[in-house]
Amino acid sequence: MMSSNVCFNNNCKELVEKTRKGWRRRTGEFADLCDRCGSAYDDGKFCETFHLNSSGWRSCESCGKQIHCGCIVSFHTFVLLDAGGIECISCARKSFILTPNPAWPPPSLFLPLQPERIKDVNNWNPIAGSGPVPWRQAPSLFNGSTIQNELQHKASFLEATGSINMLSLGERPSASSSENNIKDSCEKLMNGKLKIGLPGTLENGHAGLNREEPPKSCISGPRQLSYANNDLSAPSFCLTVGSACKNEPTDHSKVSVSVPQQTTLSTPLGKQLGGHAKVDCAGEMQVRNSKTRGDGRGKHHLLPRYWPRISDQELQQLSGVSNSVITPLFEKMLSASDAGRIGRLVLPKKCAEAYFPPISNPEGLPLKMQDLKGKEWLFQFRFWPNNNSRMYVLEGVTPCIQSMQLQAGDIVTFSRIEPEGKLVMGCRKASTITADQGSEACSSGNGVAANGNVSTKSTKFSEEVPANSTKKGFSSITHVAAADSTSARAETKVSDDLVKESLGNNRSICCKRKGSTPGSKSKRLRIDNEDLIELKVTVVQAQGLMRPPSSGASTVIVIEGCEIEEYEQDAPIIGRPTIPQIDHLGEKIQWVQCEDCFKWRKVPDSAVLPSRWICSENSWDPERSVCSAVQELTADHLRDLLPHNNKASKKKKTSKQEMDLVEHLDGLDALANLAILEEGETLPASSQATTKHPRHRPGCTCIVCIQPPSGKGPKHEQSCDCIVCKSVKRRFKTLMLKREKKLSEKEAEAEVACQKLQPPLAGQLLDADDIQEPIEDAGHFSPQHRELNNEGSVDDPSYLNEKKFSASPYKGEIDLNAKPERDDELSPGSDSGSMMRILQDAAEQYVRHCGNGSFVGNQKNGDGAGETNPSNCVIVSGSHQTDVDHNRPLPIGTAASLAPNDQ
DNA sequence: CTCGTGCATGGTT
DNA sequence: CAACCATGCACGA
Repeated sequence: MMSSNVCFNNNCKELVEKTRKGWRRRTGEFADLCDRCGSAYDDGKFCETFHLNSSGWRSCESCGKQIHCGCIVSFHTFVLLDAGGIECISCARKSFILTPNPAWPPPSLFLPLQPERIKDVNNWNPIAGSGPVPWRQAPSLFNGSTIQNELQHKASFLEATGSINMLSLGERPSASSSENNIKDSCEKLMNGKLKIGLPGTLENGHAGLNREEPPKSCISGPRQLSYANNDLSAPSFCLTVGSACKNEPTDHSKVSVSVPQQTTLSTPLGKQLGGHAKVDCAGEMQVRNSKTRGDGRGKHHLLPRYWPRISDQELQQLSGVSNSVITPLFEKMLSASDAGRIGRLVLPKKCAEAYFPPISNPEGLPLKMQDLKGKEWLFQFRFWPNNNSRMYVLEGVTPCIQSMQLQAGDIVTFSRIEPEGKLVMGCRKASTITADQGSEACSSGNGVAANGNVSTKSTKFSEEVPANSTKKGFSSITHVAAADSTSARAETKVSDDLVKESLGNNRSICCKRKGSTPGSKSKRLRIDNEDLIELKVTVVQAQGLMRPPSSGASTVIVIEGCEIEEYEQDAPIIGRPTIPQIDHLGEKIQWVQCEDCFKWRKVPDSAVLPSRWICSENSWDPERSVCSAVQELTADHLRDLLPHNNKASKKKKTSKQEMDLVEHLDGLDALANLAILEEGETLPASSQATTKHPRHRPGCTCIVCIQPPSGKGPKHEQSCDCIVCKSVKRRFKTLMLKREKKLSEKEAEAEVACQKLQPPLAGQLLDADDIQEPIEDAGHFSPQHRELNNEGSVDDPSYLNEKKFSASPYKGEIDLNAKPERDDELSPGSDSGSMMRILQDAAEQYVRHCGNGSFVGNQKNGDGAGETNPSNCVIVSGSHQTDVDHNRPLPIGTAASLAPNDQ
């Protein structure tokens, strides 16, 4: 531009009328050359012609050919070797090292050779699989404009720092150009806390570690130079830990990070995945090659949680292994599945695609990986088709994970050893994350080598999870993440925080992970049995203090088997804990302890007491409205009633309570039994039940898992007002509400289905899958139906069992495989409908007893009833089927509406 | 009956 | 809303 009429070649400056296009400048424009220069450029002899006396000439490591590595013109003609040195593009092709110089702009952008280059890259893909891992993505595929900006940023940056490896190499401003979004990436990196060293990178102008190092060190690892490129989303960066750097001090400073590299989806990857168009964060289009573009995965930024946060110590360790440049690729917190016995480690898709060899066959290919000890492991890197996408997994990792003593929640890191291109797997124990600000944790973690350390830490871990871990070794640490609904989010949040944090300490991440669930995304709360129990107890206790507000309605949600009452309208009243009992007259009462004198007073069951209650408030028994009054309860009696602090006692107490209340099994009974989870006695059972239900883990106390076998467990009388029963009632209300809602929504459809299916249904007892069930169910709630049921089954405990569980091998036992949350997925063989049926029947019966339909109406919404599936709710119970006559006639809509009203 | 495999599901992001 | 991915789970060995 500036010299449209002057040859861009400084050594020429010839005035020309018509210029020829030369290399692409950082501005995006092409250098205008005179004929002579243009020809030289086209012939690939520009540097030989004009830069012979310039610095930057190097020899191809393979053929010895002299290549000018010092200017943009020849940028595309060589490749930086992982081990150092360069190789001319021809040799590089032969050796399949086609990865473009990462640090440099894609040659394609600068030279006419682009096509070739691109071709190479493309070709590389197939090869990549078997060859070196293509982890260094080809230079960015950005278009000129972007590049230019990038370049400029970079250039300036680099120049400022003056220490970046690239610079050291030479003079290639262009190098900077290749990095796109550096800024962006830097930010990310920084955020991601690549404190390690982010070479200071671009953002702050510090070359980070590199700065301190002699330029040559930088040079030692060509790889280092490579940073940049594509989407910076991936915070990978090259650390020069090798010879040059390795001897340096251990802290971050010592590790030289060449540059954060983004891995992105290099061509190969992109291609293979087919995916998304790639526009990197900067919005730059990758122009590199059609394939890449085609695939384009536009958002390829690796999620922050996968950003490698390797400490220098870790790096050192790694470097120690190979004595070379280490490029952290990514890391991943082991999920329960990953650490499980299955031996499959799910790889983040983008990471897999970006750093592992491209694979087109689901079979994948064997991938060698080395641990910090230098031990080699062979995994199968493969993928499964999944939702039009792929799920990448590393199979056969169990031995390795075990050797590293990793468990769910721990982090495995993947790095690459530059010279060899070997993949290295390191690790960090979750338990160390917190404490170790230092790198010890990491080191130990990384260190597989540091088994000792690891074990120590892991020990702690295992202490927490004795049982599980013992057997499974790396079982899914159910305990780890305890109830963290937070953990999952915590993670996310942490990430953000981390991002904000400066790079100081990688460990920060540790904090985040600590106690987090395995799997940053863990959606399911995992909790150890004991913890679960504790938590549950705590919750139960807390709930025991709650009394419904005047508005009454509460929504019960179940979390990990623990029912949590939600009061949406009015805050619940926190009442004083009491001990319910049925007195000799058969009346329900509750015992409450005076806060002043500690004597126990009897109050009506309906009494809602304030958290602080004293004898003077005993308006029900004037005689005992003073502390001086004698306690009615005898010591023995009290002993029996008193809840104990320990779980066992609690169970005892509760069960006793329950037993005291037992009368006969009726509808409420069924409901109550379903909700028995709150009773300690069921806790033990939960484990057992869990074993039958894959979806529930040991310790799961959800209503499904805790359901005791028929005939077992405490029974509740219809009028029982114990906490359990109340919960059940509330749940039932919610259930009804949801059901009603659901029914309404499907009314039309249901009706049609109903008519179609009715005939067959009559003969079927239980078919959870049957579409008609909803209808039936609806009918179930018709007044008549209820009547009928009432007589037929209310008083007959066996009714529920025999009819409702007819499909189950265990009477009264709920199929743990049931998926209450799923409407249409109940499998024919599944007993999933059982619980619903039980609930329904019980509810029905209960309703009859209660004789009021208000509760349904009270439920503001059914969403709160977490565990029950609306649709499932609709499922007709076997009993109903017998009453088909009554039910069937009712249109769903009617039925639905009737249900609530009826009650 | 257990285990491994491959795919499906659905919660999260 | 779609992609991701942790986990479920059917099926075969």
